[in-house]
Amino acid sequence: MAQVKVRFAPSPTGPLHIGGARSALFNWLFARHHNGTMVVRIEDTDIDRSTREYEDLILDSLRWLGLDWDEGIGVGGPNGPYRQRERLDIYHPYVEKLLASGQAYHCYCSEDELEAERQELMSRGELPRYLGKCRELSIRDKEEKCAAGRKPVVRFRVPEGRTLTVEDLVRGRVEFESDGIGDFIIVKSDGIPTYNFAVVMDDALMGITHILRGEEHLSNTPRQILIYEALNFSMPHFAHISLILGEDRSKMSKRHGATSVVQYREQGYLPEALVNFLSLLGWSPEGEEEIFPIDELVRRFSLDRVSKSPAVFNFDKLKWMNWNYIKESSPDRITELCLPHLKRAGLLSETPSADSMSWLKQVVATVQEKLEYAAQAPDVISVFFGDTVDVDSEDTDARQVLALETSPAVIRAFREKALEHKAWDSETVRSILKEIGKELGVKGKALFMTVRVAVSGQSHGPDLNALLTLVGPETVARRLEYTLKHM
RNA sequence: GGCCCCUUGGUCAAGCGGUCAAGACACCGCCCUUUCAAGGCGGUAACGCGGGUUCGAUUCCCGCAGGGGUCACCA
Repeated sequence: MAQVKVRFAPSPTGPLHIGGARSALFNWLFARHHNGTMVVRIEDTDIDRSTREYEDLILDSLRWLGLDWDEGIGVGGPNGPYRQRERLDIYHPYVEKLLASGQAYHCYCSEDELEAERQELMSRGELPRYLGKCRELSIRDKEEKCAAGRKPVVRFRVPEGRTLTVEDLVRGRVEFESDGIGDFIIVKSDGIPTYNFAVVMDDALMGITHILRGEEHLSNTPRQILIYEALNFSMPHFAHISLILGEDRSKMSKRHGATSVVQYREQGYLPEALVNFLSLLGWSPEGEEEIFPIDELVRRFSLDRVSKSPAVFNFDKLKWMNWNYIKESSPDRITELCLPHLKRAGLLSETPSADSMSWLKQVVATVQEKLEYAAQAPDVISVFFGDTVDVDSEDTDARQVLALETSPAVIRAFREKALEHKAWDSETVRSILKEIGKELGVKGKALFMTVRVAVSGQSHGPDLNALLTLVGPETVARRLEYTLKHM
């Protein structure tokens, strides 16, 4: 394939959304697969809603996901600037050109007039659209309107009777009739171009070869094609990716839960997991494996395996995916990941000592294979903390175990042996357990389960030996004593 | 409502005229087990409907239905 150049062009009106992240990912995978160029540009023509904070947040999320870019915001390049609001001078001559050739014209209609027109059309059962009232205004009319203080917008004159064809790389040929499209605005009354115009200008001027974006843009494409033609720009390839849906099958939005990348980051998901998961939403690799490191995704990615049908975002599968990556990660990394959650839960001080950090790493190492995401850490880890533990009243297995005839003796014996031992490691714990079993003639569940429940208050939890080892003899003894008194 | 897109188990999905219709998540059993999990084995569960085309349709065509998107001085 000839040189490939793609772009991700978010609008900084909110954090990076899951859908946006998936678009960015597909563009990135496509670019990397073909050794092409990835550009990131900011579409900030919506002055009221765009902020620099969101821009930073989005860029940050992109970097966190491991999606880098070769040209654009932050890295520069030959086609800058890369914020649309800084490109107004670049757009201007092209607007003039369209105006001069009559392919665009000034429109002075007010909001109210347009609204009235819409209502009128709708009440007659016709489609609401702009009918071209200002198409043929005379110079005098214009001067009058200007004098009256009206600020015009620039509209694109949509030709009649044309069939606009989008050759879409994932959908095939899609046709639209130009008659269904009213003359649309390309420059707002404040002089700032609209999305449909600016996006074409930028894509053309930046030499974008492939436009991969969400399906919500498909019906905008015929308008954009018109502009490409009017300005004699060469047409890029289009590929519209199906939408990501919420559980109720409507376009994923805030009410569906966590929808922004930062939220997943905060919950303690790993970027590789999110990337892997997202890659499988609307694309499928050949073969049966599903877990791929990112460079393997790059190697395998291809547009012709991109699905046409929308996909429901499946939280369970994401969790499963993340669990896979967590259990394969180093305890150091996962400890780091859990830190903020443990601090917030009050299990750890803001500035933990080196000792408690190294202890914590061992704790994390014993439970990390159970974690689906780091925010679960406090729950899973809390049994390692505290001098006393109450038996979970919901846990009938636990109560039954403590009610065993042999249990008090087992607990007492363990407590004594724990206090006698100076050295304390997993070997010690093992031998103590063995001794008790021998001395009291108790084995299996009656032995191990009893100790577990007495020391943790629950009939399930981390590996018993590791639990006892890490909690330490003094605390174990205190917990056992407490249990003895309260059982 | 007009236009456009989509339709295989609960979800993600393979399939690209002939398959007992893959696989994954979730769910349910059993095994293993010093708990839970993991792991192993097994199970429940799908081609929206109606017409064509064809020796043969999940696959191709046409309707219908359902879902979604879009019709802004938002992107």
